[in-house]
Amino acid sequence: MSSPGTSRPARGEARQRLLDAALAVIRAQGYAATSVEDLCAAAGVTKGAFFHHFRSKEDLAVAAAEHWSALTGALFAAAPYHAHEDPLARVLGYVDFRRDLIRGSLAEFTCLVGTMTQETFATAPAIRDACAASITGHAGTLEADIAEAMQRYGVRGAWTPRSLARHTQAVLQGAFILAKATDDPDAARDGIAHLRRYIALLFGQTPAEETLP
Amino acid sequence: MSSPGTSRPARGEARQRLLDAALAVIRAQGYAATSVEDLCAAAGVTKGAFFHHFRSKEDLAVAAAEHWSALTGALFAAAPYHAHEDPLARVLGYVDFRRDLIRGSLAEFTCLVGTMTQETFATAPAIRDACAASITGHAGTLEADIAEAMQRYGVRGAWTPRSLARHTQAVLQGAFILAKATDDPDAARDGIAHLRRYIALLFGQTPAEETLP
DNA sequence: GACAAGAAACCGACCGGTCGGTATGTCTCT
DNA sequence: AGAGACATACCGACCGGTCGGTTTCTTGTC
Repeated sequence: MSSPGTSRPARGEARQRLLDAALAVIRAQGYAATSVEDLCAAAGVTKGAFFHHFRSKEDLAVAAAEHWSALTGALFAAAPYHAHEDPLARVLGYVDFRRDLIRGSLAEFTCLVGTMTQETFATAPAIRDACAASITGHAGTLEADIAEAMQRYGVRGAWTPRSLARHTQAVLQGAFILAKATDDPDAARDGIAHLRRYIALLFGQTPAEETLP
Repeated sequence: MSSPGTSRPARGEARQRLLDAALAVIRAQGYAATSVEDLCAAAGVTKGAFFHHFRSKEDLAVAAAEHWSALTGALFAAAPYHAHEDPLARVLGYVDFRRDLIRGSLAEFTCLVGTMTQETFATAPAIRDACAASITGHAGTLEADIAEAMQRYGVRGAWTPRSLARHTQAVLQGAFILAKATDDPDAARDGIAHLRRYIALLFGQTPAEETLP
């Protein structure tokens, strides 16, 4: 009973709690609309703790983007799609994995760094760069599989593994915006279905759903 | 010399100037980070004028989204791609037109309502709905051409004209986010190139760039 | 293992400035 | 004269950030 859950957190947890709170609150409200006190209240810590661990609100945003990268990096590194022998199956498995991650509320499954990018790209370069590193770094985990699939399937075109990898992230980000605008997670699933179809077509596959009887 | 440009605007212009300023400032800074006084300064009007024409900051955001819809609606209605006889050429012409609109700074060619959606989807339903109407309304202008192209080219699949039309908007929105994150308009062009390739593949075309010698 | 001493973690009152919004007055046009 | 279109002064709430202080952990010494 040394760590009583929602009441006062144990010593040493404040930084972690603030970062976790930042993911949830900023995804729901946006960066600019989230006050330092909002974060403190959500984390159950005081303002003193906040500015002990972070020099400024902007500093926290950068740390939150890095925290996001670490969390999502671990999630995808442990995902089952890596087990496929066929590199194209790994790429399509990634897309399916992203589709299956769409659960719960919009703020729960959408992307922190995509949200923060829109708000800070012109005004807070440090945050923007941290967001860019998160997105491109994650895209980078797809490049090797795409390159290998291109080789195995003898595909070449006016696009590179890097370009396609980054495009997957663009489609996901855009799908999230549509879902937010229409307040409907299915809009995100639709976008991901189109992405999957595109990749299958690029590699000469006919999507299973479209084989006619 | 009754309307001396940057100095005091003529009477009757305040509302229009505020809406135009909102497009520029909110696209650059985001909605929450833009204060009413920022808007007034950019428009060259006083706070009194602002609250004479708009009941609240949120009210202005809704009006700005509608203003955005009207402006972009006129721009696309007058665009040359409608002249093609082939409906697929009209659809691909739309995509090319979007590509050619990428000029100038990021804030100049990216989408107001995509930005505002991210910030307000969970906190300001009125703004979100105005943004959704702008996006889905614009997507709607593509549906008829897509449907006609499907018929002419005998294409059927597990997707509808509406789904593909909305997907084009999602890809564009996502491409803008990538461009903002990497501070590089070419990231947006890359995303649009992938979108064009996807549509071509859906309709059984081999993109010109990929025909091998 | 007792204990002093420093460092790190945390607390919460407080500050100057900014925010969205209001109240009221003035100008202009009909 | 009346109404719409502003302009100006102002308000209370809130914001990011500071600061002096307290508690808790760690470390060195004997």
